[in-house]
Amino acid sequence: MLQTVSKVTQVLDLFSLENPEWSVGEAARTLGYPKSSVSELMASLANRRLLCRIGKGRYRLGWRIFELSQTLLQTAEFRVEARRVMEDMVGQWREIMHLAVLDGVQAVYVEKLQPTPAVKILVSWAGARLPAHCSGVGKVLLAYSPWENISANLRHMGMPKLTPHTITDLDELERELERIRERGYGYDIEEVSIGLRCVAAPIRDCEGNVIAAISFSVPAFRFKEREEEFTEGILKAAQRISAALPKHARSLPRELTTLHR
Amino acid sequence: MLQTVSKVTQVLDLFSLENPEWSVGEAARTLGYPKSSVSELMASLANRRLLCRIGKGRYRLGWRIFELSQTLLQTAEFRVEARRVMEDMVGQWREIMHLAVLDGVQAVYVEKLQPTPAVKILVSWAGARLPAHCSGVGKVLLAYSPWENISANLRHMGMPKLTPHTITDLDELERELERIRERGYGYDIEEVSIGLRCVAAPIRDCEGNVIAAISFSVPAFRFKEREEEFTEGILKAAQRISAALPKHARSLPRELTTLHR
DNA sequence: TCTTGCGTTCGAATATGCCGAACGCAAGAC
DNA sequence: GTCTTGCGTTCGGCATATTCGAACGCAAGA
Repeated sequence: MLQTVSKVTQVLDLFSLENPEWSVGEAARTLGYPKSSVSELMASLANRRLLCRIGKGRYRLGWRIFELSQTLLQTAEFRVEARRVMEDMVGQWREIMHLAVLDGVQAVYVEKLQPTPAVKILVSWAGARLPAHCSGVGKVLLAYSPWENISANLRHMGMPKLTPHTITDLDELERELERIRERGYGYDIEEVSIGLRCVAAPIRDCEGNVIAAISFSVPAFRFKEREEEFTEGILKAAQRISAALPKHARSLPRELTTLHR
Repeated sequence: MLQTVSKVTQVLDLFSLENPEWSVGEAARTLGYPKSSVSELMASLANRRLLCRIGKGRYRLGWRIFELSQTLLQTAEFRVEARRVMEDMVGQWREIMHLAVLDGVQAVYVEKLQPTPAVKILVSWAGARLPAHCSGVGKVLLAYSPWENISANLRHMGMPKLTPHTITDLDELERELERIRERGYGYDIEEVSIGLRCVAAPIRDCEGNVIAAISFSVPAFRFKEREEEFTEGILKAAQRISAALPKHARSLPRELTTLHR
């Protein structure tokens, strides 16, 4: 593990929705490095446009980040088709939909579509992260990943309890994932947020590997009324997406080793 | 300039739409570094999820890139309002619209909206780059930037001639930018692509600084017929966006120094 | 089975990033 | 106006993390 790479990511990770701007001093204090080092580091990153300098010693994320992410998205073939179908669906069903991929034990939300008059938001923007063990898409993604890896990672990272319904026991999770594999889809019964239920289904590439998952997120009362319809709907959508994938479509397989440090 | 940061960006920059996957060997040969060094570098980046390992020594861009870019986008306040207005406009006018910001002398396309039955594509995806001196949004952005910087950079980078109408003379460009400032908007008369015209207008923050630009891209024949309408339309849209910006809305000012190496 | 080509591991040489101190600058106190 | 304070940047010697050639292990193909 190269130390500088580690420091680069530590700096990049500082920037968030709450703190989109950082000065050299703040960053140095937060990270616990001497400010001279941080100054050089940030200046270098800005020179390469990974950061953007706004006034003396103040920085934001730079546009090169955005470009890189677009390259990433454009080369994730499954996303294009998924989006087309999901747009259809949202227009018709008027419910929020998400598309997510698995990265470690975190579900990365790649798309978030909602009917035009915004209702309520679960994950407020595509690109957010949620522990995979509690959400619908997350559990579906976990269900089709090697259990040894998952369990090792979860043991290491812990399983935060977001609501009373969140699964926090490894054995129980294993059984839940087994159920998901049997049925071919998964529920989230207010495990992320009270009053919000969800049904999720896997998207498969041409070889049958699960590469992503989509979901409906619906207020609990409405979900109960029309559970079967939502389930059928999401399954059909996932199948349409899977079937429409180009022959050579490949997932962007996730690294399964554990993180250093 | 920290060397490792430079190497990190060199590696990240390898990944493109044409070559979304790289092996250690290919990367090492392309960059001219020993493969052992590149191997360690890429392994480190993958460990921090800036890259994603797909099989022995093969890598893609990692999802952390995507997350970082979402943070960037969400904290660029002008984008949210711009998108709302642009969606309106596209629905009504049924023409392609772009939103771009300036990064150095390149226009980075942050949004691209098109009416539902896709017509023709100029910039195929948000996040693309085009030399600023030839496109409508590009010229508008240049018009409101310090000329000393622009001209120095353009001299250094050159001014590619995309069509016979592309401006490739510095003095002529300076006069064109002057015209744009006088009028308050700019045209692209088939300077990027023959048969495609464009009218662009600047978006200003509360202090009057130009922070972005939007444009209509329209087939030449249709543009000629309704030039004035398009111009008025885009101006009004730009003003609506500017006016709707939150009080504290700030651009993400671009670094104006030249790049090392 | 042998060969070839790949990615990874290893260890010693050294160039590189690190950090404390000094500097320059600007804002605010007195 | 001057002094003080706090900031970011610059500098240079030191120590250590990075580098790179060589050796290794592995898998695919001859």
